[in-house]
Amino acid sequence: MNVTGHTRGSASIRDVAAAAGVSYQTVSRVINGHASVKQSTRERVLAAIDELGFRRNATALALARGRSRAVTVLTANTTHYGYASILQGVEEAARAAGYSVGVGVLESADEAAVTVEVQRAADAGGGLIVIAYDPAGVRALEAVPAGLPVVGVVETPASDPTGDRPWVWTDDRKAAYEMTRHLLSLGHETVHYVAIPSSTRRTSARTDGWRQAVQEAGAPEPPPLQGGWGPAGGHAAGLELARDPSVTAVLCGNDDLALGVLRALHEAGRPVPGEVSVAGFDDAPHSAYLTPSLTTVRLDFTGLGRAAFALLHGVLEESAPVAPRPVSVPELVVRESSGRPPA
Amino acid sequence: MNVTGHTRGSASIRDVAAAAGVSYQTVSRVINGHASVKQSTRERVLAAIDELGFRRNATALALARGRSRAVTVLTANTTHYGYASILQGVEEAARAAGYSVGVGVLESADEAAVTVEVQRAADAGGGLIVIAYDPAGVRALEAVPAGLPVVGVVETPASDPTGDRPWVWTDDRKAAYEMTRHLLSLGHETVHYVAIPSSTRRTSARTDGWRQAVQEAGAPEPPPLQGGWGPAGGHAAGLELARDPSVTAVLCGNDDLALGVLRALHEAGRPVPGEVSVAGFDDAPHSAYLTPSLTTVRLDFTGLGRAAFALLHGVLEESAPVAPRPVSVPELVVRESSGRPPA
DNA sequence: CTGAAAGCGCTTACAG
DNA sequence: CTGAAAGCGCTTACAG
Repeated sequence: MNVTGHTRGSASIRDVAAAAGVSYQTVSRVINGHASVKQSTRERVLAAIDELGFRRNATALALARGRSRAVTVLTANTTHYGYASILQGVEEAARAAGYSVGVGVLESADEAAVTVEVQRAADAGGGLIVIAYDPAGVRALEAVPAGLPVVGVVETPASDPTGDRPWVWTDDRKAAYEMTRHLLSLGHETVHYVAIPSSTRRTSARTDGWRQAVQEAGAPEPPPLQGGWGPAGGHAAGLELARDPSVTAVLCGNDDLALGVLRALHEAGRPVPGEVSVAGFDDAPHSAYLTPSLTTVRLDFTGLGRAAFALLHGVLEESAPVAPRPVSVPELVVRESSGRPPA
Repeated sequence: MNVTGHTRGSASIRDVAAAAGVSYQTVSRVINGHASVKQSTRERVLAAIDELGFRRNATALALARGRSRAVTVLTANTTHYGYASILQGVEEAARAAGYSVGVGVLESADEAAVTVEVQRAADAGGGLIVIAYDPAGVRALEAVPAGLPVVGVVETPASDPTGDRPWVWTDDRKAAYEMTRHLLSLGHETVHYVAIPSSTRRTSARTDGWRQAVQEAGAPEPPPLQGGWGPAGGHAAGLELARDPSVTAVLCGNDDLALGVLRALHEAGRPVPGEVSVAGFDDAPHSAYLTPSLTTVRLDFTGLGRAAFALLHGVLEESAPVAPRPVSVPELVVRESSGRPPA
């Protein structure tokens, strides 16, 4: 269109207006689907839009409207399977709703660092979704200034969230409870637990569920081992458990931990499930292919991400339907790594 | 500040100006660090900014400046370890540079769908980083309109990229070559290959490297098996390979594939590395903890992400230093899954 | 049904 | 060193 031949900045609504022989306000009406536009002029405008390859400038839209169709997800890490899947789910739902999605990584749980990240995310202008499975995330959720639309992806909460700050979660407590009961039902005297870090001062939902099942069964309650998030921590915990001949069943806070425990048990010459049963949490993609394949709990992380977005969407636009309380139900997946205790 | 007591939309530069008793243009000068502001008025403005908790509106900034400090990464999937790590690396570097990062997931490799996604990403207003390891990504890279700043994260290219469309990559071809040579040096007659999908019509860089090493050694060159991306495909390929007693060494296009192969070999009663050696690619976090632990190639994906951002940053701001050709060198990690062939 | 005005919160020349 | 003007590309009342 211009002399140099390249479309710098592409066409604006004024260009379209000129091409269609109308005012740019009318162009605005057309792209916003206002009913009050004569059919013939609408068609002329649409033709001009098409011809010029006009795309409405999102930045100008956001400035004029005072809000942007954007959501940014705050997370401690994008490479952990669960976190990555939640992000994937948010993106799917956001894309379908015409929202853009940003990511902010919480590299440290340090108060000041978290605050800075939350501010940056707030500057993006849209809503926030914070993954609050770890201290950094929990702190971020707390640091979100009042009035900013936010939904938290959290561990099973002790009480229902208050209305203006919705949360989504999967019922981890119930899942841990069920898995522990399953292991107990196999004949194990008790079940040991290797924990992921608690997101708060309180013990985690998974730990709670495990403890409840053990107590209800009147089984001895061994102190949970702290395993961190990755296989290295699971390996260290597994080495410790392997030294105790009374250990016959181990529930782990996630599949990575379970992998480390499996490896430690192997190194210690303790066959799984012959001598020790091991169960994980998450059903990561590789867990079905381990040897032995891992008994675990399947969590619908992408569904969780979609639910988080749906909820936020509802807050952001009154017109959008607010999702019902979005608690998805985890599913037990029994594989080779668990079985009856040794005779 | 206002009657209802809540800070709706927070303070603008006009509010700050009023509080400091200057014009809002002067506030603009202060926040942009212009030298020509009297020390005393600068201090008054700064004090007002602090007091009102002013944060410059990023949307308005972007509109006024005509460009935004934003980068969006286009990727086929956020849950694959490599992809997630690249995203993580981009985010790290972007955050350090004060850029926001968006993600767009390419759910389909369909031409039209890809084009829509690229458009959406372009609408965000900043630069683009596209992960072009798969057909969807490759197509997205091609669909980026001229003039839009973009860098591609690609497989080892056959030729150097042209100047205005920089690429980053790790030297996969060399890595596959080295790993194959390593396996051959152990005494294997040849090395079989289970491939990840090629990103283009051509064969992948990893396949090329493997083939070159096999040919140079004068070893028989078995046809590569197609494994897809995940363990399921590796499992299927592994089952096939297990039936051939002459197979003693298998190189896999990634660690997930290797995991599936390992599992298949186990099911077929073929001990690793006793009868068959297996090697992967990527060094995913779980690979060191498998039993047997996996021999693989370590790739610096987050470094790749950081390099991609650095390059884009250089394109976006002439002031920013342009990174040197960012080819990182993969590293062989020899673990338990590889060894000498059976006697 | 459609145009002219004002404004979103900033920046960038232009004056002085 | 600092203020008044114009503009980034859109939307939202207000007129007619």
